[in-house]
Amino acid sequence: MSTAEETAGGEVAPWGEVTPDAARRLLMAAVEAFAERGYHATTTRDIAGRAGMSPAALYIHYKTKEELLHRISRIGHEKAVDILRTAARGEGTPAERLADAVSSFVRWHAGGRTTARVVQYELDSLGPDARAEILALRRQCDAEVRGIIEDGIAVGDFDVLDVKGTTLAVLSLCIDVARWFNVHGPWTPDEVGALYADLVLRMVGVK
Amino acid sequence: MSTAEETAGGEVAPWGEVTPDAARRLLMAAVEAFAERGYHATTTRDIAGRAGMSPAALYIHYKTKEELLHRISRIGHEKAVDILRTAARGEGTPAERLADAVSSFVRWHAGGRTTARVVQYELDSLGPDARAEILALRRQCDAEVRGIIEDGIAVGDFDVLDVKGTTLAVLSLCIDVARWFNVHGPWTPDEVGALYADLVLRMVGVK
DNA sequence: ACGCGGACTAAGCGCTCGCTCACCTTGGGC
DNA sequence: GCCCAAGGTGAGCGAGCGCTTAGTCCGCGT
Repeated sequence: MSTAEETAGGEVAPWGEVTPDAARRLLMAAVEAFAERGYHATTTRDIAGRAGMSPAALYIHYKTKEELLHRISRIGHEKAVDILRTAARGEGTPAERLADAVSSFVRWHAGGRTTARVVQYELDSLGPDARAEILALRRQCDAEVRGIIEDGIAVGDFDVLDVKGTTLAVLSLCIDVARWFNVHGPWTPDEVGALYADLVLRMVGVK
Repeated sequence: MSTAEETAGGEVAPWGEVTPDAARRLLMAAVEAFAERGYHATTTRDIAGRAGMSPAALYIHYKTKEELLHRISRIGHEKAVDILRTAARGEGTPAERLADAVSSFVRWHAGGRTTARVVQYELDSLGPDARAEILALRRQCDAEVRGIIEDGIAVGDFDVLDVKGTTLAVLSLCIDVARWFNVHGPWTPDEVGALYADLVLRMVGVK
Protein backbone atom coordinates (compact mmCIF):
# COMPACT_ATOMS: atom_id res chain seq x y z
CA MET A 1 0.00 0.00 0.00
CA SER A 2 1.67 3.19 -1.14
CA THR A 3 -0.57 6.15 -0.43
CA ALA A 4 -3.26 4.53 1.70
CA GLU A 5 -3.12 3.17 5.22
CA GLU A 6 -5.19 0.88 7.37
CA THR A 7 -6.89 2.28 10.46
CA ALA A 8 -7.84 0.20 13.47
CA GLY A 9 -11.26 -0.28 11.88
CA GLY A 10 -9.71 -1.75 8.74
CA GLU A 11 -10.70 1.20 6.58
CA VAL A 12 -8.68 2.61 3.76
CA ALA A 13 -7.60 6.09 4.77
CA PRO A 14 -5.64 8.07 2.18
CA TRP A 15 -4.11 10.61 4.49
CA GLY A 16 -0.66 10.19 2.93
CA GLU A 17 -0.69 13.84 1.89
CA VAL A 18 -0.75 15.01 5.50
CA THR A 19 2.70 15.66 6.93
CA PRO A 20 4.61 15.45 9.18
CA ASP A 21 3.86 12.05 10.65
CA ALA A 22 2.68 13.40 14.02
CA ALA A 23 0.19 15.71 12.32
CA ARG A 24 -1.19 12.78 10.32
CA ARG A 25 -1.54 10.59 13.41
CA LEU A 26 -3.42 13.38 15.20
CA LEU A 27 -5.70 13.88 12.22
CA MET A 28 -6.52 10.19 11.94
CA ALA A 29 -7.19 10.06 15.67
CA ALA A 30 -9.53 13.02 15.31
CA VAL A 31 -11.42 11.32 12.47
CA GLU A 32 -12.01 8.27 14.65
CA ALA A 33 -13.08 10.29 17.67
CA PHE A 34 -15.35 12.67 15.73
CA ALA A 35 -17.01 9.71 13.98
CA GLU A 36 -17.62 7.88 17.26
CA ARG A 37 -18.82 10.69 19.48
CA GLY A 38 -19.35 13.72 17.25
CA TYR A 39 -17.26 16.88 17.14
CA HIS A 40 -18.65 18.62 20.20
CA ALA A 41 -18.51 15.52 22.39
CA THR A 42 -14.87 14.89 21.50
CA THR A 43 -12.19 16.44 23.68
CA THR A 44 -8.75 17.50 22.59
CA ARG A 45 -7.41 15.25 25.34
CA ASP A 46 -9.13 12.28 23.70
CA ILE A 47 -7.67 13.06 20.28
CA ALA A 48 -4.15 13.50 21.64
CA GLY A 49 -4.50 10.34 23.73
CA ARG A 50 -5.50 8.24 20.71
CA ALA A 51 -2.47 9.56 18.86
CA GLY A 52 -0.24 8.64 21.83
CA MET A 53 0.64 12.20 22.67
CA SER A 54 0.03 14.78 25.37
CA PRO A 55 -2.88 17.24 25.05
CA ALA A 56 -0.52 20.12 24.35
CA ALA A 57 1.06 18.40 21.33
CA LEU A 58 -2.08 18.97 19.31
CA TYR A 59 -1.46 22.74 19.31
CA ILE A 60 1.97 22.41 17.74
CA HIS A 61 0.39 21.12 14.52
CA TYR A 62 -3.08 22.68 14.60
CA LYS A 63 -4.17 26.11 15.78
CA THR A 64 -7.51 24.93 17.17
CA LYS A 65 -9.71 21.86 17.42
CA GLU A 66 -11.87 23.34 14.69
CA GLU A 67 -8.90 23.47 12.30
CA LEU A 68 -8.68 19.68 12.59
CA LEU A 69 -12.30 19.32 11.52
CA HIS A 70 -11.78 21.81 8.73
CA ARG A 71 -8.79 19.91 7.31
CA ILE A 72 -10.61 16.58 7.53
CA SER A 73 -13.66 18.04 5.88
CA ARG A 74 -11.76 19.67 3.03
CA ILE A 75 -9.65 16.63 2.20
CA GLY A 76 -12.73 14.39 2.37
CA HIS A 77 -14.84 16.59 0.15
CA GLU A 78 -12.04 16.92 -2.38
CA LYS A 79 -11.94 13.13 -2.53
CA ALA A 80 -15.72 12.99 -2.97
CA VAL A 81 -15.61 15.48 -5.84
CA ASP A 82 -12.75 13.52 -7.37
CA ILE A 83 -14.70 10.24 -7.28
CA LEU A 84 -17.78 11.76 -8.91
CA ARG A 85 -15.80 13.72 -11.49
CA THR A 86 -13.82 10.67 -12.56
CA ALA A 87 -17.02 8.70 -13.10
CA ALA A 88 -18.88 11.57 -14.77
CA ARG A 89 -16.11 12.25 -17.28
CA GLY A 90 -15.39 8.60 -18.03
CA GLU A 91 -16.40 6.77 -21.16
CA GLY A 92 -19.61 4.89 -21.74
CA THR A 93 -23.31 5.69 -21.94
CA PRO A 94 -24.90 8.03 -19.38
CA ALA A 95 -26.42 4.98 -17.68
CA GLU A 96 -22.99 3.35 -17.35
CA ARG A 97 -21.44 6.55 -16.04
CA LEU A 98 -24.26 7.09 -13.54
CA ALA A 99 -24.00 3.52 -12.29
CA ASP A 100 -20.25 3.94 -12.00
CA ALA A 101 -20.59 7.23 -10.11
CA VAL A 102 -23.14 5.85 -7.67
CA SER A 103 -21.38 2.55 -7.00
CA SER A 104 -17.99 4.16 -6.40
CA PHE A 105 -19.46 7.00 -4.32
CA VAL A 106 -21.39 4.50 -2.21
CA ARG A 107 -18.33 2.26 -1.84
CA TRP A 108 -16.44 5.23 -0.48
CA HIS A 109 -19.17 6.06 2.02
CA ALA A 110 -19.51 2.44 3.16
CA GLY A 111 -15.84 1.43 3.16
CA GLY A 112 -14.63 4.68 4.65
CA ARG A 113 -17.65 5.11 6.84
CA THR A 114 -15.63 6.61 9.68
CA THR A 115 -14.25 9.37 7.50
CA ALA A 116 -17.46 9.85 5.53
CA ARG A 117 -19.48 10.30 8.70
CA VAL A 118 -17.31 13.18 9.82
CA VAL A 119 -17.20 14.69 6.35
CA GLN A 120 -20.96 14.51 5.76
CA TYR A 121 -22.47 15.05 9.19
CA GLU A 122 -20.18 17.33 11.20
CA LEU A 123 -20.35 20.19 8.74
CA ASP A 124 -22.46 22.41 10.97
CA SER A 125 -19.76 22.51 13.63
CA LEU A 126 -17.55 24.53 11.29
CA GLY A 127 -17.40 28.32 11.46
CA PRO A 128 -19.03 30.40 8.69
CA ASP A 129 -15.93 30.80 6.51
CA ALA A 130 -14.84 27.17 6.59
CA ARG A 131 -18.41 26.08 6.07
CA ALA A 132 -18.78 28.26 2.98
CA GLU A 133 -15.63 26.76 1.49
CA ILE A 134 -16.95 23.23 2.01
CA LEU A 135 -20.39 24.07 0.64
CA ALA A 136 -18.72 25.14 -2.61
CA LEU A 137 -17.24 21.63 -2.92
CA ARG A 138 -20.66 20.12 -2.30
CA ARG A 139 -22.11 22.17 -5.12
CA GLN A 140 -19.46 20.63 -7.36
CA CYS A 141 -20.66 17.16 -6.34
CA ASP A 142 -24.18 18.15 -7.25
CA ALA A 143 -23.05 19.55 -10.61
CA GLU A 144 -21.24 16.35 -11.60
CA VAL A 145 -24.23 14.12 -10.89
CA ARG A 146 -26.65 16.52 -12.50
CA GLY A 147 -24.43 16.60 -15.58
CA ILE A 148 -24.72 12.85 -16.07
CA ILE A 149 -28.48 12.93 -15.62
CA GLU A 150 -28.84 15.79 -18.10
CA ASP A 151 -26.70 13.87 -20.60
CA GLY A 152 -28.97 10.85 -20.22
CA ILE A 153 -32.06 12.94 -20.83
CA ALA A 154 -30.46 14.69 -23.80
CA VAL A 155 -29.74 11.42 -25.62
CA GLY A 156 -33.16 10.07 -24.66
CA ASP A 157 -31.92 7.31 -22.35
CA PHE A 158 -33.43 8.67 -19.12
CA ASP A 159 -36.99 9.58 -18.17
CA VAL A 160 -36.84 12.15 -15.35
CA LEU A 161 -39.57 14.47 -14.09
CA ASP A 162 -37.50 16.82 -11.93
CA VAL A 163 -33.76 16.99 -12.69
CA LYS A 164 -32.83 19.08 -9.67
CA GLY A 165 -34.92 17.00 -7.27
CA THR A 166 -33.72 13.70 -8.67
CA THR A 167 -30.09 14.79 -8.48
CA LEU A 168 -30.58 15.77 -4.86
CA ALA A 169 -32.30 12.47 -4.08
CA VAL A 170 -29.50 10.43 -5.66
CA LEU A 171 -26.83 12.25 -3.68
CA SER A 172 -28.93 12.09 -0.51
CA LEU A 173 -29.33 8.34 -0.89
CA CYS A 174 -25.59 7.82 -1.32
CA ILE A 175 -24.56 10.15 1.50
CA ASP A 176 -26.93 8.58 4.01
CA VAL A 177 -25.06 5.28 3.59
CA ALA A 178 -22.45 6.74 5.93
CA ARG A 179 -25.11 6.99 8.65
CA TRP A 180 -26.46 3.44 8.61
CA PHE A 181 -23.73 1.28 7.12
CA ASN A 182 -22.26 -1.20 9.56
CA VAL A 183 -19.05 -3.09 8.92
CA HIS A 184 -20.51 -6.10 10.73
CA GLY A 185 -23.80 -5.92 8.83
CA PRO A 186 -25.02 -8.20 6.06
CA TRP A 187 -23.47 -6.33 3.13
CA THR A 188 -20.01 -5.48 1.86
CA PRO A 189 -19.39 -2.00 0.45
CA ASP A 190 -19.29 -3.55 -3.05
CA GLU A 191 -22.70 -5.13 -2.58
CA VAL A 192 -24.30 -1.90 -1.40
CA GLY A 193 -22.66 -0.09 -4.30
CA ALA A 194 -24.14 -2.53 -6.82
CA LEU A 195 -27.58 -2.48 -5.18
CA TYR A 196 -27.66 1.30 -5.10
CA ALA A 197 -26.48 1.64 -8.71
CA ASP A 198 -29.45 -0.51 -9.74
CA LEU A 199 -31.88 1.52 -7.61
CA VAL A 200 -30.61 4.81 -9.05
CA LEU A 201 -30.90 3.60 -12.64
CA ARG A 202 -34.52 2.78 -11.86
CA MET A 203 -35.01 6.26 -10.36
CA VAL A 204 -33.91 7.95 -13.58
CA GLY A 205 -36.12 5.64 -15.64
CA VAL A 206 -33.30 4.18 -17.72
CA LYS A 207 -34.61 2.27 -20.68
CA MET B 1 -55.79 24.06 15.74
CA SER B 2 -56.66 21.62 18.47
CA THR B 3 -53.75 19.31 19.19
CA ALA B 4 -51.00 20.97 17.16
CA GLU B 5 -49.16 24.23 17.71
CA GLU B 6 -47.06 26.58 15.68
CA THR B 7 -43.40 27.09 16.59
CA ALA B 8 -41.42 30.20 15.70
CA GLY B 9 -40.30 28.43 12.54
CA GLY B 10 -43.89 27.90 11.45
CA GLU B 11 -43.73 24.14 11.90
CA VAL B 12 -46.54 21.96 13.11
CA ALA B 13 -45.49 20.55 16.47
CA PRO B 14 -47.91 18.14 18.11
CA TRP B 15 -46.59 18.37 21.64
CA GLY B 16 -50.06 18.76 23.11
CA GLU B 17 -49.63 15.55 25.04
CA VAL B 18 -46.78 17.02 27.08
CA THR B 19 -47.96 18.60 30.32
CA PRO B 20 -47.78 20.80 32.28
CA ASP B 21 -47.34 23.86 30.14
CA ALA B 22 -43.87 24.69 31.47
CA ALA B 23 -42.63 21.20 30.67
CA ARG B 24 -43.91 21.52 27.12
CA ARG B 25 -42.28 24.91 26.63
CA LEU B 26 -38.98 23.51 27.84
CA LEU B 27 -39.29 20.52 25.54
CA MET B 28 -40.07 22.66 22.50
CA ALA B 29 -37.16 24.94 23.36
CA ALA B 30 -34.90 21.88 23.57
CA VAL B 31 -36.06 20.65 20.16
CA GLU B 32 -35.16 23.99 18.61
CA ALA B 33 -31.79 24.17 20.31
CA PHE B 34 -30.83 20.55 19.61
CA ALA B 35 -31.81 20.94 15.94
CA GLU B 36 -29.78 24.14 15.58
CA ARG B 37 -26.60 23.23 17.41
CA GLY B 38 -26.78 19.51 18.19
CA TYR B 39 -27.28 17.90 21.58
CA HIS B 40 -23.74 18.22 22.91
CA ALA B 41 -23.33 21.83 21.81
CA THR B 42 -26.58 22.85 23.50
CA THR B 43 -26.42 24.03 27.11
CA THR B 44 -29.15 23.66 29.69
CA ARG B 45 -28.91 27.42 30.17
CA ASP B 46 -29.74 27.90 26.49
CA ILE B 47 -32.80 25.63 26.68
CA ALA B 48 -34.12 27.31 29.82
CA GLY B 49 -33.45 30.75 28.34
CA ARG B 50 -35.44 29.98 25.18
CA ALA B 51 -38.32 28.84 27.37
CA GLY B 52 -38.10 32.08 29.36
CA MET B 53 -37.03 30.39 32.57
CA SER B 54 -34.02 30.14 34.83
CA PRO B 55 -31.54 27.25 34.35
CA ALA B 56 -32.72 25.51 37.50
CA ALA B 57 -36.34 25.32 36.32
CA LEU B 58 -35.38 22.62 33.85
CA TYR B 59 -34.64 20.19 36.65
CA ILE B 60 -38.10 20.50 38.17
CA HIS B 61 -39.62 18.85 35.09
CA TYR B 62 -36.73 16.71 33.82
CA LYS B 63 -34.15 14.75 35.74
CA THR B 64 -31.32 15.41 33.28
CA LYS B 65 -30.63 17.02 29.94
CA GLU B 66 -30.56 13.54 28.43
CA GLU B 67 -34.10 12.86 29.61
CA LEU B 68 -35.24 15.75 27.44
CA LEU B 69 -33.63 14.17 24.38
CA HIS B 70 -35.10 10.81 25.31
CA ARG B 71 -38.64 12.18 25.56
CA ILE B 72 -38.31 14.06 22.28
CA SER B 73 -36.90 11.00 20.58
CA ARG B 74 -39.59 8.64 21.87
CA ILE B 75 -42.52 10.89 21.00
CA GLY B 76 -41.03 11.59 17.56
CA HIS B 77 -40.42 7.94 16.78
CA GLU B 78 -43.90 6.99 17.93
CA LYS B 79 -45.25 9.57 15.51
CA ALA B 80 -43.06 8.15 12.73
CA VAL B 81 -44.28 4.61 13.36
CA ASP B 82 -47.85 5.89 13.45
CA ILE B 83 -47.51 7.61 10.08
CA LEU B 84 -46.07 4.53 8.40
CA ARG B 85 -48.50 2.12 10.04
CA THR B 86 -51.51 4.18 9.00
CA ALA B 87 -50.34 4.18 5.41
CA ALA B 88 -49.32 0.52 5.42
CA ARG B 89 -52.64 -0.68 6.80
CA GLY B 90 -54.79 1.57 4.66
CA GLU B 91 -56.80 0.50 1.66
CA GLY B 92 -55.61 0.41 -1.91
CA THR B 93 -53.00 -1.43 -3.94
CA PRO B 94 -49.48 -1.91 -2.57
CA ALA B 95 -48.31 0.82 -4.95
CA GLU B 96 -50.88 3.24 -3.58
CA ARG B 97 -50.02 2.37 0.00
CA LEU B 98 -46.29 2.71 -0.62
CA ALA B 99 -46.76 6.07 -2.32
CA ASP B 100 -48.94 7.17 0.59
CA ALA B 101 -46.39 6.01 3.17
CA VAL B 102 -43.48 7.73 1.45
CA SER B 103 -45.27 10.99 0.75
CA SER B 104 -46.63 11.36 4.28
CA PHE B 105 -43.35 10.26 5.88
CA VAL B 106 -41.43 12.75 3.74
CA ARG B 107 -43.94 15.50 4.47
CA TRP B 108 -43.37 14.93 8.17
CA HIS B 109 -39.59 15.10 7.77
CA ALA B 110 -39.75 18.22 5.63
CA GLY B 111 -42.52 20.10 7.44
CA GLY B 112 -41.28 19.20 10.90
CA ARG B 113 -37.65 19.38 9.92
CA THR B 114 -36.59 20.80 13.28
CA THR B 115 -38.12 17.91 15.20
CA ALA B 116 -37.17 15.28 12.64
CA ARG B 117 -33.55 16.37 12.74
CA VAL B 118 -33.32 15.76 16.44
CA VAL B 119 -35.26 12.52 16.23
CA GLN B 120 -33.21 11.06 13.40
CA TYR B 121 -29.72 12.43 13.98
CA GLU B 122 -29.16 12.85 17.71
CA LEU B 123 -29.82 9.21 18.54
CA ASP B 124 -26.20 8.44 19.38
CA SER B 125 -26.21 10.92 22.24
CA LEU B 126 -28.64 8.73 24.15
CA GLY B 127 -27.45 6.26 26.77
CA PRO B 128 -27.54 2.52 26.01
CA ASP B 129 -30.98 1.81 27.55
CA ALA B 130 -32.79 4.74 25.97
CA ARG B 131 -31.08 4.04 22.68
CA ALA B 132 -32.21 0.40 22.71
CA GLU B 133 -35.80 1.49 23.28
CA ILE B 134 -35.66 3.86 20.32
CA LEU B 135 -34.01 1.29 18.07
CA ALA B 136 -36.98 -1.01 18.68
CA LEU B 137 -39.28 1.69 17.31
CA ARG B 138 -37.04 2.07 14.28
CA ARG B 139 -37.31 -1.63 13.60
CA GLN B 140 -41.09 -1.18 13.56
CA CYS B 141 -40.70 1.52 10.90
CA ASP B 142 -38.63 -0.88 8.85
CA ALA B 143 -41.20 -3.67 9.28
CA GLU B 144 -44.08 -1.51 8.07
CA VAL B 145 -42.31 -0.44 4.88
CA ARG B 146 -41.01 -3.93 4.23
CA GLY B 147 -44.54 -5.26 4.64
CA ILE B 148 -45.86 -3.06 1.87
CA ILE B 149 -43.01 -4.02 -0.45
CA GLU B 150 -43.54 -7.72 0.25
CA ASP B 151 -47.24 -7.32 -0.46
CA GLY B 152 -46.43 -5.70 -3.78
CA ILE B 153 -44.10 -8.53 -4.73
CA ALA B 154 -46.62 -11.17 -3.61
CA VAL B 155 -49.35 -9.83 -5.90
CA GLY B 156 -46.84 -9.37 -8.71
CA ASP B 157 -46.99 -5.57 -8.84
CA PHE B 158 -43.39 -4.91 -7.79
CA ASP B 159 -40.08 -6.06 -9.23
CA VAL B 160 -37.47 -5.96 -6.47
CA LEU B 161 -34.05 -7.62 -6.34
CA ASP B 162 -33.25 -7.21 -2.64
CA VAL B 163 -36.21 -6.63 -0.30
CA LYS B 164 -34.13 -5.81 2.78
CA GLY B 165 -31.79 -3.51 0.91
CA THR B 166 -34.58 -1.73 -0.94
CA THR B 167 -36.53 -1.21 2.30
CA LEU B 168 -33.48 0.29 3.90
CA ALA B 169 -32.84 2.53 0.90
CA VAL B 170 -36.43 3.80 0.88
CA LEU B 171 -36.31 4.69 4.57
CA SER B 172 -32.84 6.17 4.22
CA LEU B 173 -34.00 8.39 1.38
CA CYS B 174 -36.96 9.68 3.40
CA ILE B 175 -35.02 10.21 6.61
CA ASP B 176 -32.24 12.16 4.93
CA VAL B 177 -34.82 14.76 3.90
CA ALA B 178 -34.53 16.11 7.45
CA ARG B 179 -30.84 16.83 6.82
CA TRP B 180 -31.11 18.85 3.62
CA PHE B 181 -34.62 20.26 3.52
CA ASN B 182 -34.75 24.02 3.77
CA VAL B 183 -37.94 25.93 4.49
CA HIS B 184 -36.71 28.74 2.23
CA GLY B 185 -35.72 26.33 -0.55
CA PRO B 186 -37.47 25.76 -3.88
CA TRP B 187 -39.89 23.05 -2.70
CA THR B 188 -42.79 22.74 -0.30
CA PRO B 189 -43.05 19.60 1.85
CA ASP B 190 -45.95 18.45 -0.35
CA GLU B 191 -43.85 18.77 -3.49
CA VAL B 192 -40.96 16.78 -2.05
CA GLY B 193 -43.43 14.17 -0.84
CA ALA B 194 -44.91 13.78 -4.32
CA LEU B 195 -41.49 13.70 -6.00
CA TYR B 196 -40.19 11.08 -3.58
CA ALA B 197 -43.29 8.90 -3.88
CA ASP B 198 -42.68 8.79 -7.64
CA LEU B 199 -38.97 7.97 -7.19
CA VAL B 200 -39.73 5.17 -4.74
CA LEU B 201 -42.34 3.59 -7.01
CA ARG B 202 -39.66 3.51 -9.69
CA MET B 203 -37.21 1.91 -7.23
CA VAL B 204 -39.58 -0.99 -6.56
CA GLY B 205 -40.23 -1.43 -10.28
CA VAL B 206 -43.97 -0.86 -10.09
CA LYS B 207 -45.71 -1.82 -13.29
C1' DA C 1 -57.07 34.58 57.50
C1' DC C 2 -53.75 31.35 57.01
C1' DG C 3 -50.82 27.42 56.18
C1' DC C 4 -49.23 24.40 52.75
C1' DG C 5 -47.27 22.43 48.63
C1' DG C 6 -45.76 22.86 44.05
C1' DA C 7 -43.31 26.07 40.79
C1' DC C 8 -39.59 28.84 40.27
C1' DT C 9 -35.12 31.61 41.18
C1' DA C 10 -30.28 33.29 42.71
C1' DA C 11 -26.23 31.62 43.78
C1' DG C 12 -22.86 28.58 43.31
C1' DC C 13 -20.42 23.70 43.62
C1' DG C 14 -17.31 20.52 41.53
C1' DC C 15 -15.64 19.43 37.34
C1' DT C 16 -13.87 19.38 32.68
C1' DC C 17 -13.23 21.95 28.74
C1' DG C 18 -10.04 24.34 25.01
C1' DC C 19 -5.95 26.19 25.19
C1' DT C 20 -1.23 28.24 27.04
C1' DC C 21 3.26 28.52 28.97
C1' DA C 22 7.66 27.44 30.92
C1' DC C 23 10.60 24.02 30.41
C1' DC C 24 12.85 19.67 28.54
C1' DT C 25 14.84 16.57 24.92
C1' DT C 26 16.98 15.49 20.60
C1' DG C 27 19.67 15.56 16.32
C1' DG C 28 22.24 17.90 12.64
C1' DG C 29 25.73 21.78 11.22
C1' DC C 30 30.06 23.80 12.29
C1' DG D 1 31.88 19.94 21.86
C1' DC D 2 28.49 23.11 21.47
C1' DC D 3 24.40 25.42 20.04
C1' DC D 4 19.90 26.00 18.46
C1' DA D 5 15.61 25.15 16.22
C1' DA D 6 11.90 21.86 16.07
C1' DG D 7 8.97 18.93 18.51
C1' DG D 8 7.45 17.41 22.67
C1' DT D 9 5.76 17.49 27.94
C1' DG D 10 3.48 18.64 32.79
C1' DA D 11 1.05 21.74 35.06
C1' DG D 12 -2.48 24.71 35.14
C1' DC D 13 -5.48 29.07 33.72
C1' DG D 14 -10.02 31.11 32.96
C1' DA D 15 -14.35 29.90 31.38
C1' DG D 16 -18.37 27.46 31.03
C1' DC D 17 -20.53 23.11 31.83
C1' DG D 18 -24.51 20.01 34.16
C1' DC D 19 -26.64 20.04 38.13
C1' DT D 20 -27.91 21.23 43.33
C1' DT D 21 -29.46 23.73 47.18
C1' DA D 22 -31.64 27.13 50.09
C1' DG D 23 -35.03 30.03 49.97
C1' DT D 24 -39.05 32.91 47.73
C1' DC D 25 -43.50 33.31 45.64
C1' DC D 26 -48.28 32.32 44.94
C1' DG D 27 -52.83 29.94 44.29
C1' DC D 28 -55.91 27.25 46.85
C1' DG D 29 -58.51 24.38 50.36
C1' DT D 30 -60.30 25.15 54.72
